[in-house]
Amino acid sequence: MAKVRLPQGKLLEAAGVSLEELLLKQGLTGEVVGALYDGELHDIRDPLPTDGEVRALTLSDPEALEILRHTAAHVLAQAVLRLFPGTKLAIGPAIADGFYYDFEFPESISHEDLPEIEEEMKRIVAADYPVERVFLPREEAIGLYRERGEAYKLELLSEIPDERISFYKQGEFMDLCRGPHLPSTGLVKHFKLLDLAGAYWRGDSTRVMLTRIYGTAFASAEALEQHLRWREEARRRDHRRLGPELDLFSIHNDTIGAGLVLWHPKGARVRHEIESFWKERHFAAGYQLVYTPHIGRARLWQRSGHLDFYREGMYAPMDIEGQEFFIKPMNCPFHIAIYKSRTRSYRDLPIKYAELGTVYRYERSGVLHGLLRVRGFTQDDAHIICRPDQVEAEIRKVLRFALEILRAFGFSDFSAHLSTRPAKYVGTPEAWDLATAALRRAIEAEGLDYDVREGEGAFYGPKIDLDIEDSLRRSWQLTTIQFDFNLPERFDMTYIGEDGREHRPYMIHRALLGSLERFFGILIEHYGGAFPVWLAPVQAAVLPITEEQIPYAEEVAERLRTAGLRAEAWTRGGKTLRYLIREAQLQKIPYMLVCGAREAEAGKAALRLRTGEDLGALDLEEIIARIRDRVQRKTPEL
RNA sequence: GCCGGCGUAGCUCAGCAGGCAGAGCAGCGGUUUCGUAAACCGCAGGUCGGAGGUUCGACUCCUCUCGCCGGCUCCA
Repeated sequence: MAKVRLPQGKLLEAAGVSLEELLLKQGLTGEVVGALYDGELHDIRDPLPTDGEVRALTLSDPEALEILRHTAAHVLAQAVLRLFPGTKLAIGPAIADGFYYDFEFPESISHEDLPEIEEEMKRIVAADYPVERVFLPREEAIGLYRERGEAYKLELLSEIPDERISFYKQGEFMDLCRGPHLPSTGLVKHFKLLDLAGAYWRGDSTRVMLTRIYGTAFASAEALEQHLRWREEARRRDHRRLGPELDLFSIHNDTIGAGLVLWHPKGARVRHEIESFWKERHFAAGYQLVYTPHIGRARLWQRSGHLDFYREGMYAPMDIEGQEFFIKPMNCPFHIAIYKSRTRSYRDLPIKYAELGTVYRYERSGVLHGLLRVRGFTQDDAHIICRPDQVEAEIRKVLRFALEILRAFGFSDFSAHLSTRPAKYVGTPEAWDLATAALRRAIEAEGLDYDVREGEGAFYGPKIDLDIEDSLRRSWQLTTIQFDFNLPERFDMTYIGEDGREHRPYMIHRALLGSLERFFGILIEHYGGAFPVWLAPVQAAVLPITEEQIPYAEEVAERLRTAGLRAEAWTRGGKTLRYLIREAQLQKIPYMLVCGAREAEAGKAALRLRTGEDLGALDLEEIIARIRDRVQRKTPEL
């Protein structure tokens, strides 16, 4: 007997029926849209399990969103078939925050067609068609799709082993589908079509390009509104918009090259602060800073294996006095060369080389995206070289270190992924096991949520990836901690052990921020361009009310700069205070020091915060102490 | 790379039935000397992304090309 928990908490016992039948028998209808058991979503028309606990879901359960969106995708497909007869259907799943359906249209459509499709969808919702589940024998299903010329559906069918094929039907529309679905189309009340994009059939660039329509659906109008507001906020915070607006960076495809970033003075100042903090923390954590060249001979990349395994990510060689050189896609071979420059003792380990190393990798033009996907970038790279008995402690340290650094930048929600040994790998299973266990224990010691990606590790070693969640609740993968059993072999890295013999060290690659370019892009969006005081390129703007106060404003700015703060006196003259304040607000400068005749007289400044708060006239020492305090604590407070 | 959309002044955008290319902001010059998110007047600024075609005439229509944006992982 299965125990069925209803939305109001009531428990029912059931056997041999579906949830739908059970509810009908009880005279309970309408509200329940799906079931959750064995950790999976199920259709209310599915037979219930023979035992265990079943949760009946209503639209107000977050788990039911996936069902709602899947049905919304069907409504979309139904509307499209009505408006564009002859359209072929591909797939239409629910995704992270919405749904899509891939179509092959007889003629291409554009954004302008979306409202019309949306209108038709509304009619389908208003008609409130019951959604029925139908099973067809395999042959009949194939016959049906042959007749309609639905090549994509036929291909999908050919991969389904079952003899009874599951279909869902609503009104005149019927689609091959595993489900689950809502009981009727009338429940899809709050949806919106969002985007139109090309998408390869099955994500394979050698196959045809279909037209994908994206949409989203929610259980309530408020939730839909909220989601649309978030999209709008994300658009407003787009680093590609804020970058030029705040004069942080620029990218010039036509003159300089795609995916190559120019850091303007203000962006460079933010980067400098990030780098200074990074270096200081790394020294404190026992890392040694190194610098290595941008190019190296072909034989180096031959030995490292990059030319065999990574060539498509590398730029063409250059000829220097008859020898081939490659621009570096990674820093590791250079760090290894430093390690190998002398004989290492077990007493020397662990050795941790850190470098803000600029690398260049080929990315297809279409995937380049602002600072987030570029061709030239600076990794915050380090290699930890240690003995087997140090692995555990070093992994713990590096994970804890990563979290400490990320927290300083205002990130507090983390999740981890542990990727384990794939089918093809180098190194011994024992080494993999030791490394994987160390990674797992480190994650658990930090109390992080994590999932295990079985077999997803690189061929050369297992790894931990850390995702952070930003202020718009989007997640980004930043930190990666990877074992490497390949390069120490290839370069024959050794140390002399207590026994006087050569041993192979363990090597761990790690990047905490990933790349400075990408991290900067994420930071810009996370803060919406309003950096915390310690990172703000300009911390204080000193604003004279009339030209009379220009000398005083300059003096005030100078005082702040002498105190180690980043202050500018805005002394161009002829501008009203209102104008200057608006400028400073748009530049998202944390502090505005207003200097009028009264302040100049008293040796003070009126402090206005970026939040709009006016703190009135304060002594300069008080202002300096306040700003320094915020810088020192790296707090977002002003 | 591929599909769809978009390229007009440094930025944001208007314009077109095919008939002299426009506005605001920014810049420059001047006037104003101002108390918490845009003072006022003036000046300058353009191969309408590029090339070709149709036409008496193209920013406008057609073809090609370059660039940008959305997407190409989510699996009936």
